Amino acid sequence: MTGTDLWVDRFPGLSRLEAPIKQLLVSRSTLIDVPKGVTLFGPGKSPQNMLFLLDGTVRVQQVSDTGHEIVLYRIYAGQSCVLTTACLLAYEDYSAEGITETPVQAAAVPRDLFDDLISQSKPFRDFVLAAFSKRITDLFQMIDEVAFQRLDVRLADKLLTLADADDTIATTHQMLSVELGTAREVISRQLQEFQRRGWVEQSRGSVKLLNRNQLKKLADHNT
Amino acid sequence: MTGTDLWVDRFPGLSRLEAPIKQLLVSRSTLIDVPKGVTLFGPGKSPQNMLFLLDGTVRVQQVSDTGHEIVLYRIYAGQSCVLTTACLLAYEDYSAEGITETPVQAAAVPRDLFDDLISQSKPFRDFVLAAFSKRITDLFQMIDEVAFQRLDVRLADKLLTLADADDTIATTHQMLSVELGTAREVISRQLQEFQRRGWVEQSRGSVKLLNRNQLKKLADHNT
DNA sequence: CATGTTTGGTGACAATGTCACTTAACATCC
DNA sequence: GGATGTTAAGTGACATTGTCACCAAACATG
Repeated sequence: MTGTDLWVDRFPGLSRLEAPIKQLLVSRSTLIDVPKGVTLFGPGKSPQNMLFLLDGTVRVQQVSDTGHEIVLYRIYAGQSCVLTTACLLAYEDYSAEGITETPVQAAAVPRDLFDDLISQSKPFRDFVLAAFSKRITDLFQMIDEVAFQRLDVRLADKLLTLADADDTIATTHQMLSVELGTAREVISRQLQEFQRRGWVEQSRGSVKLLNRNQLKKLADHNT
Repeated sequence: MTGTDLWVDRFPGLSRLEAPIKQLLVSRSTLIDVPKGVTLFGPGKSPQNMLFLLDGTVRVQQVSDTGHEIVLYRIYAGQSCVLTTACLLAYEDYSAEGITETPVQAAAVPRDLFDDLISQSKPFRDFVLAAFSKRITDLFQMIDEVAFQRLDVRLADKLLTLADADDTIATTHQMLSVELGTAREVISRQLQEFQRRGWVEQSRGSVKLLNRNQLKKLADHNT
């Protein structure tokens, strides 16, 4: 990577970084490539570095002691992972785990560099605090949905979010139930109802959206 | 407040602050007193300062667009409010509101002082980031409970948390339902069941715990 | 093709949420 | 005191969601 192609420039949130800080960040951080399906961090597996995601997505999910699972959020390219930041500083042990959903490229920022950057650069501080802030707001929103939103509404919303350009989702009912923190049978029943209405078409391991408009109407109903 | 009685010394998390930083924090922040029941911040009411709670408690709750409410967490003496921090930096607009549950004394730290402190003092940075971290962990835990924990277990746990030294809670079924993000009728039914078992005694506007052990057994069952 | 595994379907039932009320307790005013 | 209004709590019917114990279909592998 040359001086004219800095990875930091792919981060909208880091655009305001002072030039020397950018250089520092790029020169002292390490680029890593991680295959799909790798657990980046989790209970008993603290990350050694703060991660900036350059490419791919990371799914963060919680495994309950009851055996249930729920997806908390995803980290996309251009975002940093606040959990790695927090773990890095050894503040807490998390019950959540981060798993690569695609092959991932990331910049690993070691702890001492993080300390330097945050003390020297106000834009960097703002970036980090904004990331924490955003996470907390999103979690508020999620609590609201889990507690008060009807499941058909949440499922319609999730289907729209997960669908690709072909309106297709490669997933199982089991995986969808983890997305929403519910049971597989519940997803099966809801999808059957959606299918009965002609909104989706199911086949083993995939769901195809046939009527985005109706799904969107339902998803927006109480948003 | 004199130099030998600094409010910062009441904050365990700020004990490592360098002496000059402590002085700076104390001299440039303002002590404020707020009566009980005041909305410190909320939708359309951004706080002007970062708050350090010296005395009292603040309840942070979310009002859903469906009209439902749920208590997200409380801020106790010795803690800072990460939401005021976030609001202060104007990162986000929150749907949550913070309400004083008792008369509250707090130290208000203006934005420019916050900037100075966080750039100059590593212990201060650690304090702020630890506060954000802790919040996120707690919210993870809360999502887990709302999504997967049985209501009787959650109610038993909440009753134990809210009870004073006399095992009494001055609250209504309505208020308890907001604590857990459920409906009043559901609380009424559960409390009736607890009463039938001889675990609690109800009267208008208050609940008295008669058998902490049994409640604790239920609350711990799946924790 | 035989076999085992993964995925999805089903019915019965329990737990929780919603709605439309009723009843009881308390506060206030005369 | 008693009449009145307000808040708190109780109730039954029903809808939604979660749980359990299965079964059946689709797929993978030898």
